[in-house]
Amino acid sequence: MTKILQRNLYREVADRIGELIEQGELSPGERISEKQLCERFGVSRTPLREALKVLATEGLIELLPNRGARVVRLTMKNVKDTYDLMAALEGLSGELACQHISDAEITAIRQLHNTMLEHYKNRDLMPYFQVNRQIHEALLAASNNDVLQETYSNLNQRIKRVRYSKKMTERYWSQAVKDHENMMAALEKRDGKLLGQILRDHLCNKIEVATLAGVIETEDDKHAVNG
Amino acid sequence: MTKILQRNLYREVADRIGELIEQGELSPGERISEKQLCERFGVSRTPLREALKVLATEGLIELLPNRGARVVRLTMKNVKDTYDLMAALEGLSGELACQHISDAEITAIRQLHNTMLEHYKNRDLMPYFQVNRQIHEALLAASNNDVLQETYSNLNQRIKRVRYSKKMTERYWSQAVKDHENMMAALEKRDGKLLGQILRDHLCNKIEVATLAGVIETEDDKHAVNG
DNA sequence: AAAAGTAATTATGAATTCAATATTCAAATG
DNA sequence: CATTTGAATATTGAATTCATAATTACTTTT
Repeated sequence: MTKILQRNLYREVADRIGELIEQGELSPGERISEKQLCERFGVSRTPLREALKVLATEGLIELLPNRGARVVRLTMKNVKDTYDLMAALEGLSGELACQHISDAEITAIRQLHNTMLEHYKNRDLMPYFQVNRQIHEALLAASNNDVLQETYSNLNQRIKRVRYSKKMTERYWSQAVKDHENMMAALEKRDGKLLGQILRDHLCNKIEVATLAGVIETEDDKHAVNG
Repeated sequence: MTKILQRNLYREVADRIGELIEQGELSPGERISEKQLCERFGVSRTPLREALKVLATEGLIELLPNRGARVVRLTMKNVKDTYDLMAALEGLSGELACQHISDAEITAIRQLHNTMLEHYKNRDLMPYFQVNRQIHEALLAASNNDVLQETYSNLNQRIKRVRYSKKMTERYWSQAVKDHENMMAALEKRDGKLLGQILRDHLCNKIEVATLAGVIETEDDKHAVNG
């Protein structure tokens, strides 16, 4: 029995606006015009405003009473806080995954891991990131904790637009790969405590934060408005 | 019943509905009548429906397209998943707190801790819970991570209505107190790794889950509806 | 010309209206 | 008598309308 997927207009609109934010078509700090988006999507203000309220709850935009909505301006601290949190969540996912994961699932992750190593050898950064992400997602899935997955997904949404930066120093990269070697070993031993520890400390997060400095908008940007 | 006539009407309404859920006036699985709530709060359907969408995003209710809203039915698994996640978040809060916390803040927490011990000695369960909660909140505040605090708060909202159960076996309780002794020691040494570990493993969570069996609605409740 | 005050315009907040979908309940069928 | 069908009713989804607050443009004053 396949679940009937709900098609709420407001959900559709919220997703579309989320894409616009992710792709940078709506800039941080930029005021969101209701009328403009209504015309763009061909919907009335009611579902659009509902979408804005949902997006505000999800942390992508902020609503100022009687003064409209704007895209949340990500600060370095905000992004760092989010990464710290996501690292903790990944740690939990590793711990739980070891309790539930099947041999077949481990084999699948091992294969992803090997593929990732290939990309590392060839210094194919984007494919590397791609597979890397798949590994972390596989662990999350294996954690068998829906609330965890949902929470992680929401946090990821918030920072998507600044994630996966193109830069990566050789030193950090090799350390990240070493981390992954240790992760695989812990996973294959089903040592949850250890895997959790590795994932929480996984340098990947700090790397990304470190390379983000140039991507994050600073306070004195053109759209800056004090709240 | 005071009428609502404030700005950010939808937020006000969402909070009020949240209270109704927490207090059990709206039962899990019960269908939420828009008209009824509109009359109760003295608002039109527009802000009420916005509130429902926000509450759905926050995970307190669920929306079925064209079939209205209903209070989320908490399952044992769902609650356990949430507790696991909150334990991980508390672990992170402990780790971060050790990096930022001032001597004065530690002293304040030490005092809360001593008060809690008094309540334990006197077997005053509710005051114990109260102070216990304050300690965990103080650590969260000291973590200096807004995203963490917000996320924790949201998860807590979801399970508030089944938390803080009245039962607590002596054995579990004494273990929880021991955990807290170790926590204080780690905190005063500012040993983040250790404090984090203790908080993640803090028996309190498992205790609560264990005592919840009677509180959680089961599948065959009167309001049960298949999805 | 700059500042301040005021009218005009625009955008937002909320109620109402209209349309689409689900639910109810009685009649019909086997 | 149980089940199904379909009209009547109720509820939800979305657009429109009305009200209110904010912004802009335009005077007026110094």
